[in-house]
Amino acid sequence: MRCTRQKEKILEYLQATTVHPTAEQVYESVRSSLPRISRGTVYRNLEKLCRKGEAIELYIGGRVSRYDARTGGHGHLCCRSCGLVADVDVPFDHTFHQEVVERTGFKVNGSAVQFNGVCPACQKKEQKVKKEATQ
Amino acid sequence: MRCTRQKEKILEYLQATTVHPTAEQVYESVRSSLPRISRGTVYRNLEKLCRKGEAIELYIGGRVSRYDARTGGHGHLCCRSCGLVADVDVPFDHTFHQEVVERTGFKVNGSAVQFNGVCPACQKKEQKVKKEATQ
DNA sequence: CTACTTGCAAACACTTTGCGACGTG
DNA sequence: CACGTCGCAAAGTGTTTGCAAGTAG
Repeated sequence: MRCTRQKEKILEYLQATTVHPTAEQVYESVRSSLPRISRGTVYRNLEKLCRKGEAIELYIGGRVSRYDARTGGHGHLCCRSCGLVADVDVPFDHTFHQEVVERTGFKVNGSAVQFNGVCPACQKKEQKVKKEATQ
Repeated sequence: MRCTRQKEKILEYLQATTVHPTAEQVYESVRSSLPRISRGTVYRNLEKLCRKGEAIELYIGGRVSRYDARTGGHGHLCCRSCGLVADVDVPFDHTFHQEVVERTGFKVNGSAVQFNGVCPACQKKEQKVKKEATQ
């Protein structure tokens, strides 16, 4: 894999942030130092970084993928209302990977524990319009 | 929630299948008994069923959401190459929800353990073009 | 030098939404 | 018979891709 300025900046940003950015957020952020970078380049490089294991793609909370350079064993709490993603420690043994590999033949690159729910702030908002939740 | 023919058929299909269908697959399938149903209706009803807890939306393997009427505690293995989703039993204690609720204030609707990897069939295919994986 | 990578713009794929008609409770 | 739901089509949103020009090794 060739080392370009674009790729460096993207990884640098991913490693520095804790917000589980979307591709769009990565694009906006990297653009401050590389104004002419394009979305295509961001998407292409994110994919390459994930294939190399330098980042992971999180499929949480719907349409948008999020990226994280910390591949350690923590779970993600996702608010289905505002899209907020918070980290949470979970008592999940990630060495369980090996057992899954033996049982299924899959090559396992990573695992993730995800909680879908509603964050405290959005719970308050929903109480005001709770009619919708029971319709 | 009003009970319409469309909604009934969608839930019926979800409960009968084990393939974690995408919205498109639900649409194609329900269309055999309700030929004039539209995608909009499928999407709207899937959302309502999820809000009522009669189905869950799985965010696995990328762009497309998948749906499952079995909300029990099992994990999902997803092939990043062909999109196959397989079930796998996991030693994850789902009563851990309560602890998360207390610690974070989130209202937790469900949790899921996901494994991202490559299925046996795609591993064979990739060996033939493995140059790409190391570029 | 050569082949991978970039920026751009157009194409794609999936999902959501506005509207008038329909049908359930 | 009122109001939620439907079918349709158009619009949105996020992502991928073809191409010519640029650049790392």
